[in-house]
Amino acid sequence: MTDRTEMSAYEVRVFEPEFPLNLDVTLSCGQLFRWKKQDDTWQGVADGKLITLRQDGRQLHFSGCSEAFLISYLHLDCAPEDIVSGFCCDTHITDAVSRTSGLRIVRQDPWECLISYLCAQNANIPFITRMIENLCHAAGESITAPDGTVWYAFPTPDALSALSLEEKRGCTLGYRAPYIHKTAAAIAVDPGWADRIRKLPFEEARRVLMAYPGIGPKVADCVLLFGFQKYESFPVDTWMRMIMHRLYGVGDPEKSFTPAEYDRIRRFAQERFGPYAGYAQEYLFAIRESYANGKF
DNA sequence: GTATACCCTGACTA
DNA sequence: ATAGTCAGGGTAT
Repeated sequence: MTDRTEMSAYEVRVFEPEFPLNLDVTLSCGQLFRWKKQDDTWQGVADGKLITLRQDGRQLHFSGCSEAFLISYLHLDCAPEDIVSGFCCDTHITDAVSRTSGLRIVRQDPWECLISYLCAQNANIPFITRMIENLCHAAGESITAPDGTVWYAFPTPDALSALSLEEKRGCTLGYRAPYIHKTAAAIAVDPGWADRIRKLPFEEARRVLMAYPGIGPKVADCVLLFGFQKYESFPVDTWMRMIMHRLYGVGDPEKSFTPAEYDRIRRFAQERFGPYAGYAQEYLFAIRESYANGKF
């Protein structure tokens, strides 16, 4: 703490984003697993750094990163009208948007995103959060906050692939451990993997992702949406199955969830909502409980 | 194309 | 209290 730059990195600054933002909804809607809210301040590690965020009306108080990073990370570099006009097409969506306005799809690091959603298969949000915390603790760089609290960065591909399969199992990954083991090993020796995928058109990028062990349609679609900003991606989980059936009569949640059924639902959504179908998905997902309760 | 068993953990019920 | 059931994606057959 004698280093002045270390201290100034945690200095709290303020800026007013050009476009509206709902920070609470954005950080708690289930797209991210590493942000915690204490009192009115969010803390999390992104880009290898400990960052704090607090929203006060239109102002964003922040420390640990640059303003430019936040504008990119929180997708604050484009107007909400431009996004909404790219998927909004009926009263269901208009209603969902008005109930959760200011929701942003965060630009996640592709590597962290891929491993996180590999953890996410067959798990709920608290469980996923635990698995990722365990991985960070086991293989991530430690970061000491000014108050002495120790945080951990998300492990690099090298650090994660250096962790043995047994150590990974110790992170409560369960049967996901071998998937993560193999995929991390493949990526650690292939630094260009993300740039290649980024340049591919949607369906091809999807096929490439699904070739990694443990990555099926749902995980691939999440990584394309949250890690690669392919906003036409429309991940379908059991919630979206229920919602799409209730709102549009597509698919049948009573029947078994076959790959063909998955494709039917996501293709319907991509055609109906268009190039920002993924944003429609997030808005619907954010108020999923109300559809389950029949309140919509 | 589709059905089924299996992987693992946590939450819930009996 | 402990056993049983179920949810939740991906894979192999």
